[in-house]
Amino acid sequence: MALVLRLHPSIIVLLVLGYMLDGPEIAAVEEEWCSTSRLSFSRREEAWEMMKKAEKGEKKWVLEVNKGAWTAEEDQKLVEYVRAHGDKKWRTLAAKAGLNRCGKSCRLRWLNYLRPGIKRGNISQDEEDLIIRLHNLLGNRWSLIAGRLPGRTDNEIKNHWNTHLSRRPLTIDDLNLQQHRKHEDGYGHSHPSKTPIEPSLGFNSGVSEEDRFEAWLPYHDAELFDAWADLSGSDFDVEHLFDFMSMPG
DNA sequence: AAATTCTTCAACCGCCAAAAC
DNA sequence: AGTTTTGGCGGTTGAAGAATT
Repeated sequence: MALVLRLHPSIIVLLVLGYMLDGPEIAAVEEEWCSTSRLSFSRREEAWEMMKKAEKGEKKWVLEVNKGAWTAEEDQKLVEYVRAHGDKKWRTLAAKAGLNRCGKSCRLRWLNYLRPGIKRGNISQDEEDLIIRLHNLLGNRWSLIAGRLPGRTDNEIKNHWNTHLSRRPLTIDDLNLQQHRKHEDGYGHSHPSKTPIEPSLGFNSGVSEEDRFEAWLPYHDAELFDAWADLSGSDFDVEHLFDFMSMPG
């Protein structure tokens, strides 16, 4: 406790308030603490009142919020709760599931590791090719890139890029050359490597996003792109385009 | 075999926008 | 209409294991 009292006052307030409350309210305090939150003025006043009461001699149990690696038991609790009640309201979900974690931590664990359909293991050559292409096109928009790789998370793709690809001097031209050689060798390759793509356009080349998309897309699905262009009018919207391209025919 | 350095990646942090109040 | 809460994103960290000295 002596150590705690040397912490920043706002953290002490949150801890004390957390001690005094029950259930969802504890979860709320944990969440605010977890996200280094900015307490509203009224909430801060409330917290100070609670702390003064605590100093007068009531209460003394200690609340600790788990951090770091998840245990198998925590995983099980989270999976069971989400299966039964859904994956919304993470703040209260954590408390109701009996998890001593902040809501953000639970959400991240579910989305990146526990939810159904997550593909684990090595990223294939095709997937890697697609990551390089999409990164060339979109930059560090990891969630958008992940949306094109079923079962892969933005975190996983970001990690893969940072550890394997970012330092590799591999350009889109290199990929085209690889594909050309494969084609000459006579062995097939599934999408997205089946078609040549445009020469490399560096992300900071000064070419607009729209120009790069228009250069890139026709090689992938010209008919769909045309249909999308007819429908979407003059507004250029990457997310809209991807949504459209993924719609069942 | 021990110490040190490097690599990987799960988890956290801070910020923002949208939704809810 | 203003404030608070929630969900989501990209950047970063640090523990653990692997590789090297």
